[in-house]
Amino acid sequence: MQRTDDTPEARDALDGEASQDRSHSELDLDQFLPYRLNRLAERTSEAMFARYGERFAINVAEWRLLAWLSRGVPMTAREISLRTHMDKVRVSRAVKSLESRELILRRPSEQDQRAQLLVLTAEGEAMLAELIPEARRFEDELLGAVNARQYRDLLLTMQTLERQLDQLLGSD
Amino acid sequence: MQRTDDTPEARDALDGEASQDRSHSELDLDQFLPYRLNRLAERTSEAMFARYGERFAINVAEWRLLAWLSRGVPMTAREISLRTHMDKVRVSRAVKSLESRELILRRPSEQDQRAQLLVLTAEGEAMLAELIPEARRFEDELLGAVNARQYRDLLLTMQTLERQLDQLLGSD
DNA sequence: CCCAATTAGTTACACATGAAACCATATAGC
DNA sequence: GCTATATGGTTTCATGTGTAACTAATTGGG
Repeated sequence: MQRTDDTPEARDALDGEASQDRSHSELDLDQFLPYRLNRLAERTSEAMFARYGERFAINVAEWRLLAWLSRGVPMTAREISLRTHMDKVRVSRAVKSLESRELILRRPSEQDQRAQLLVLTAEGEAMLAELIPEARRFEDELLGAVNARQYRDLLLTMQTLERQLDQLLGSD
Repeated sequence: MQRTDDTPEARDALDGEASQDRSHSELDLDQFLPYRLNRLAERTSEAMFARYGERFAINVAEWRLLAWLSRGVPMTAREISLRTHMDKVRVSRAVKSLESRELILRRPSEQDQRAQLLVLTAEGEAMLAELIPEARRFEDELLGAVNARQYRDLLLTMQTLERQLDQLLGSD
């Protein structure tokens, strides 16, 4: 089941004689990286929020925002948007929701009257103090079947791919 | 910039003296796998559909369905749902949309009057004959910065992670 | 200085998606 | 066989998201 020769180069050769003409109009999704990345990512989020989403009642955008603020550095919505690659609308809505639940608050920026610095409230910090260990626990469980070298290589390759995306998206 | 020692074990030690008490309530999202996976996956889809989404006017669910059908084997919605881990509602809607555009058609199943076998129309096949090479080209560009060994390791690690998710989700 | 072009953030609209309830058919236990 | 339960698929409703248009504040060129 675990084929080891499924490199891009080897892929076309896989099906042997059966698919020589169809190979251009036929695609094995299981070998197609964008699909595999999305399926894995979707399922990972799903598993994580199946556990903690209900208990803490936050969505992915809100979680990301909180996590960035957990570092203790006040940030504007724009900065969050840049660092997470989330659309500014998505960030705006997460801010609104988290503020209404008093997990964060906005302070007007001194330098720019349009911008607002976002910081955690004590409540927000308390919630993160519960949530972050759970998140780490989940990550550890997920990584249970992966050794240190594989993990390092995974992160490195993912970083390489993101840089490549910068290129592809940048040069539109 | 490219740190090599960011394994789960090493991570806590990274920030040195600065964060010894906060480390439990502070999270570096850039080192958090579920976040990294989602960011990479989102950006990959975004890049791909920025190019081809408009031209072919299909969304991710429809693309997955078409790709599965490209193999020439008639499948039911349920089978698509199982193989892609897409919700059956999502599949149902993709079917509806693709059928209305005459890219696929449904044939009643002989064995089960409830089920319908999905197959590509000639039009659907024609579209895939354009779309699939484009998709492959995109994948090749994305993988341009990754060598064969890294690619193989990436797929293997991703497979391992999905198996782990089966475990985690299965044993709820 | 002042006005044009930018920029931080929000709102309105359209679309994608999942949960729950639903319909029609199939199947298992009697 | 007949009924209870399960299953394939659809519809309804609530939520999340991006695009485009918007407001308010900022900046840069004259």
